[in-house]
Amino acid sequence: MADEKSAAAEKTKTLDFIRTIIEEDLNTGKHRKIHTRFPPEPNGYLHIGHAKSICLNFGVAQEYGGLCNLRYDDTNPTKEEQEYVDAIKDNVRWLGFDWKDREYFASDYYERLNDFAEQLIQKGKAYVCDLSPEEIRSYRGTLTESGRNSPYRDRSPEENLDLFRRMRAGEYQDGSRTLRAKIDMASGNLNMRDPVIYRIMRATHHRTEDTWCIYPMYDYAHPVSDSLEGITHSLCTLEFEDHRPLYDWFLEELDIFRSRQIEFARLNLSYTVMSKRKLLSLVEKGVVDGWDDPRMPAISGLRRRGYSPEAIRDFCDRIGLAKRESLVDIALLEHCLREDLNQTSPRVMAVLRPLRVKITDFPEDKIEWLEAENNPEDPSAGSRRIPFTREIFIERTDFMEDPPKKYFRLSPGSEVRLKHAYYITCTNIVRDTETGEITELRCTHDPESRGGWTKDGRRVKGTLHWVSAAHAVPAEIRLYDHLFTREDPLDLEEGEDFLESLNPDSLEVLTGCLLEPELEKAHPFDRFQFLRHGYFCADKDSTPDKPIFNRTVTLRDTWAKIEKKQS
RNA sequence: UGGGGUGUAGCCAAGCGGAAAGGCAGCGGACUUUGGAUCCGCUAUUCGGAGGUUCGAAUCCUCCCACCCCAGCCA
Repeated sequence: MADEKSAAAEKTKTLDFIRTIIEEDLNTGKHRKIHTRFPPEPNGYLHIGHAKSICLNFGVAQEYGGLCNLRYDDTNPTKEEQEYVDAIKDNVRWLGFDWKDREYFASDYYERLNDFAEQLIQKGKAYVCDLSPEEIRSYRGTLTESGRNSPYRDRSPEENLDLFRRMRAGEYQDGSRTLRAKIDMASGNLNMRDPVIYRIMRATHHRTEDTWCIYPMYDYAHPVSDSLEGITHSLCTLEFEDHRPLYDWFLEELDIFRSRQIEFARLNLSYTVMSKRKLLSLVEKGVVDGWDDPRMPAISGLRRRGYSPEAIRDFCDRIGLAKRESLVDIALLEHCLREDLNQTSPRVMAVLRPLRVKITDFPEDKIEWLEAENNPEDPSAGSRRIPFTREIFIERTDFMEDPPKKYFRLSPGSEVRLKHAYYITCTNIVRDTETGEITELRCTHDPESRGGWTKDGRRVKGTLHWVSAAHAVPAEIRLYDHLFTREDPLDLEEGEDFLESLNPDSLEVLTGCLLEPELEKAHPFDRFQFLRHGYFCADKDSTPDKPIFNRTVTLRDTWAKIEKKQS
């Protein structure tokens, strides 16, 4: 019986293709310990697509008792900045991963990379080429036509070595010469048509400053860096598949530790975009507030929105890993979020669109402190006391003068429960004499229903949240929705720009919202469930004087579904 | 006749010759002091298509189709 059960559990546990390879390598003894790396280029902020890679690389290392390095791929000084390396570090740490002292930079290897380049030259496997960028392009050929050999291809190793050293010494103009690998100009794989491995570029590097005027290319620096660090499995995205033969070529020619590159499909999420360039354009065009705008899929944006690292990690575990291009439904991310937040967020009451209610039969000056549980999912979260008074506010949408079928909130003559408090019945509607707008409700309460139930077992289906008028804390609340209206914003019609499907309602700012007094103590990034609304997070700019909350995600709302069907 | 990949439900994704896991979404229902949570059901006679091999194919072979990536001195 127990065996059957564990066998069944075993059966459901399936490995993705990368873990399958890793287990094989461990089982066959190819590697005794696995070693991975997360290799961001410090030229922008991390987003949830990077989180997939981070969780994979660090996760796999953890699972198999190996190590994962944090390595910055900083081979292009014109694009990289210290600010990004700091932000990346913070994000990875926030996600919950630790690289200990193994923080590396490709730029740490510049000297060694240079030595290896000289080795290639000496072996006759690399040469200095004097072709201009335009000429290189034209010599490269096209997708269907093979390329032509550079006229400088057959220089002697001695001449190449001398030229290369002079490149390093700064004797030549930027862009005037390159060091190229000598491979095969007729290869069907363009990456193998004598790729450039060093270029002359006078730019101040964020770490090495001005000590170099030649910089290695990614295709060369990456495999060598991996090899030097003893990376066993170098995991990257699909677009590098064509580069693998070149990756292998360098390690083979240099005869150094053979890291293995394995490619997987990058993450795409519905209703958003993921490329650094496109996200940057949203920031630059002022469509969003910055990289940490709560609508951005950037790690810092998700954090400000109220996402927990646990939810993001769970999501990364659940999306799977494969080689096919996919577009993951953002509903899965939201599901993971709700699942975590449901367990961990203290419940609290907040009225977003207030409607005044007077309990006419409740004593004028009485303040009754009622017990309220903090989290029904977690008894250890304890309880708090909330004040109940004659005048309270409820949600405007929780009252309807002429309710449709199945509406079990407040309406004239109906009885509802105020969460943690009393049953009330609406007896009167007060209107603005000019506009006819409902300005206030008059209700009576059942003193026997204190706490929210009665001994007679009477069924009261509707439960409303509320806040005491005298104690309410005013706040600004920001409601966020998907950034784009189209599932795949990049699935464009002819001549269309991806910005055309921006969701005009991705942000709604509510002011004059009223919170229960407990919330005055909230610190930036604190997370709560606002009862019946959703999960909210104190904004980074929130202060006790001016509380601001961001809606992380709504609660699932079956009433909204019913309403939709009815209309 | 350029090269490299990928095609299993609305979205992800297992499966590796013995006869379609799981998750999300959706739809029913139970329960409920959040129309939340939880629970319990239902949802691919079929695996891009057509042939073939086999007692038996999503899995092997052949051909075809569709989609993605590559012509930076970016990563």
